[in-house]
Amino acid sequence: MNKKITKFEQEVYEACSRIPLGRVSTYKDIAVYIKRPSSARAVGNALNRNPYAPKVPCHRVVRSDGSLGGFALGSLKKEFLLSHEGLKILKGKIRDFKQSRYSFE
DNA sequence: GTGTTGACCACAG
DNA sequence: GCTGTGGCCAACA
Repeated sequence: MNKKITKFEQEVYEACSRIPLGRVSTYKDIAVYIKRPSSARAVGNALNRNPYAPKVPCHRVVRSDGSLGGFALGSLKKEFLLSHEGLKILKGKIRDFKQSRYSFE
């Protein structure tokens, strides 16, 4: 049952699950949170594999410029889910992204 | 051990 | 505003 993954992935998933509903975070913010400030790409990689698929709200993670970035289940799904959590999507980007963005403590 | 790939980021033009 | 380029890190062949 226990999937053998690296600590890096564990940190990524934990960070995702910390994002409250109605908020979003960025790959960069997660990277910083897990002490890998320059590995935003690796963060995206971990989510793409997503061994914790429905367990973690990975759709709340977007790119640094507020665009949705990618999504294993389809970018449309991501946009739909975010819209349903009270966020506004405008032309494939988060509206008021700066305000909706959540920072880990 | 080496090279490629990827849900990225920042900068230059 | 968009496109191209270099760089970063981890997983995979």
